[in-house]
Amino acid sequence: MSDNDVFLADCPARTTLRLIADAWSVVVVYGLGQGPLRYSELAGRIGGISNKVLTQTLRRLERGGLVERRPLATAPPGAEYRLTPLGRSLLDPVSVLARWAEDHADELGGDD
Amino acid sequence: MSDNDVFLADCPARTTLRLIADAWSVVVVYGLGQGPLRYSELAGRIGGISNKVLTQTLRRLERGGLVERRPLATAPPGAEYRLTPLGRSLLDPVSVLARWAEDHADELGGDD
DNA sequence: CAGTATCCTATCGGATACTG
DNA sequence: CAGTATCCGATAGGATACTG
Repeated sequence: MSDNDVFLADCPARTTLRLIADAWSVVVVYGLGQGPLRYSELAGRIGGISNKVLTQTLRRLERGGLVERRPLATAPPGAEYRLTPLGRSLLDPVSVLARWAEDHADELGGDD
Repeated sequence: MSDNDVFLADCPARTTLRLIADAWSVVVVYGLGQGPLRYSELAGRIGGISNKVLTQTLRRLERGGLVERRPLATAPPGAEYRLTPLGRSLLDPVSVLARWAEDHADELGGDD
């Protein structure tokens, strides 16, 4: 009864988990895993995400300190997103999850 | 551009991820990680989850093939939940995530 | 004990259109 | 290009009460 008290009650770990407990956060973090990307590059790489949701997700991750936004002084103007060190620390868990997801994608019933 | 095509577009991995992309699935799976539990034991261990949501989450995981429900022929009647082999395979990613969540809980801004 | 039933709110997520 | 604005529908999630 000692190594399983991580997600008990309202422990901080639960709050932390909630930051990424949605359909897109993990994907976005994973998408930024190889390095900084511009908004449109990120959108293109992810595919199937709406402007609204991508922006929303980025803002949430920004507030959480996982992602950093950098305006680019280019013409036309642009913006770049990158993982913070904290964000990069999430890359490991996310990769493990990604591997699991791809390895077992065929085994589960989505809409039985 | 080759090892990062896991979460691209509508790949199966994304569908898989969606099964557990909510606030409670991970917690429930984690909660069942040490072995089968009765409904009330599970609820007690998790804490702070409503009946409705716990049931909902268990049913979703059941449909996904991650959790198995076993009615108990006891008096008073009960039910037991356990991870399937597939569910147990999720335990690894989930544990990694749990460790990350507890390790970095203090570093992120929840409501800045 | 193990749920189900209701109700209600908040957030998620998609589509479309518009702007600095 | 990189968003914002708006509208809308679908879930998620919480509280409370009730049942086999």
